[in-house]
Amino acid sequence: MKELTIQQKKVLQCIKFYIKKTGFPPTRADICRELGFKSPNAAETHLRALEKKCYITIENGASRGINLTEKTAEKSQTIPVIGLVAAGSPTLADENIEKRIPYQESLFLSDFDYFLRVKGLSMKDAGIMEDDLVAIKKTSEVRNGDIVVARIDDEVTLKYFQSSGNQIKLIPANDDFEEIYINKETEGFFIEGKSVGLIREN
Amino acid sequence: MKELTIQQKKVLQCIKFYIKKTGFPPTRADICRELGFKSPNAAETHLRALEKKCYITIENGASRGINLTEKTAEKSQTIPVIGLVAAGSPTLADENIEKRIPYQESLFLSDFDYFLRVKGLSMKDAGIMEDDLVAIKKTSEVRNGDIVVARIDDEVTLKYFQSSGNQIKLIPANDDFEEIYINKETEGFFIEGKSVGLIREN
DNA sequence: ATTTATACTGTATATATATTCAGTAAAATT
DNA sequence: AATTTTACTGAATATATATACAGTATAAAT
Repeated sequence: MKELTIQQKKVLQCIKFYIKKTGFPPTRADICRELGFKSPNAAETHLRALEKKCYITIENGASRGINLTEKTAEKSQTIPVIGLVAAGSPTLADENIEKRIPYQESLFLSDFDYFLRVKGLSMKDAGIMEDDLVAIKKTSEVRNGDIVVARIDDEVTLKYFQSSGNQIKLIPANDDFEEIYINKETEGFFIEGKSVGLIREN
Repeated sequence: MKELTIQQKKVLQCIKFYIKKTGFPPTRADICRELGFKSPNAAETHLRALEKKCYITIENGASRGINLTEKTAEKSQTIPVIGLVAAGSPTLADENIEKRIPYQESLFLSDFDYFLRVKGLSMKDAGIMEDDLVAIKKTSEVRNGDIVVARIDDEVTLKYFQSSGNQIKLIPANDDFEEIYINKETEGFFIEGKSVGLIREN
């Protein structure tokens, strides 16, 4: 899929926003109004560019005949699934994304940024099993009892969070695993986010 | 929400179908073509009736200015959540529906019919906790090892399924609970469906 | 060095589209 | 029994809209 220019991205965003707001696509004039163009032909040429690059299709002759292509509609409504590898931080870089899952608001009570694919059984007693997808909200503001994604250097784990003063305890939900004690200020220690939900695909 | 007539339902379905197919709403003429009307006024009056009954909104003057109202768009893309009450079968009747959850295909590997809100911890060791939502596919074709929704008279439970001959074992995933033995032919015994996924809202 | 793509303004226009008006007729409601 | 709602046909029309044409100018690709 060919890359878009900055202006083309703006136009595409404008179309998505307009559809979300009104339920139907914009006219050339609507796009001009939203983006400050003074000629409908400005919108027209951008639309034809987006069509050529396969981000939209245009039904000729039809009013508001703009249709977001599958790929376009998909990317704006999907959440990446990232593998929880023992070593290495879960980043949203393309090479870490296992797949994408359709998403709507209100799937969980809080919004979230990505799914983490769970490896191992260290949180078994919290009902988190191997291969479950844990919905993670990126934040460092966590409370005692939260299930958090913690990173120590290159090691990433999912554990219960418990802090008192500068001392932090990372507690597994499985007797076969050990608690981890660490100082808040330790170099290379980060709280990446916290769990706000879970999906099991069976 | 006021009830629709048969014709009005047809028109609403036609609008939904058209949007799904093309990405934008139909014109009056489009609706006539789809439903065989010979006058655009037939579509117009139906649209105004749908608007009056709050199934759609119409932006006056705009072409294709039809917008499905929240309730309308919602119902066609949501899955009911049903409470797993100890007594009583989980039916899809309105009074049993706790709420509705947005849905897309491919959320799980298999399609499913409703969510069951789990009460109790009888499936704890399978990672199914209190208040989890288990995605249920309505079927009586289940295999050994499947997690099934079984009904014995008015009692509904979620258990592992194990059969040999006419003998069926319903096995909890928690040592504090007892296995249930039952004969396939027992009056009042049914397999309502099986689990194909799980959502935890935290 | 030449062509192509990007990024617009400005004008014009055929037609796609919403919408009104005039009817007819049956069914449902009051 | 009278009124409203439903369910259309058929014709007319103002306007909303896509789209072509004529320019200008800069950046990128061949």
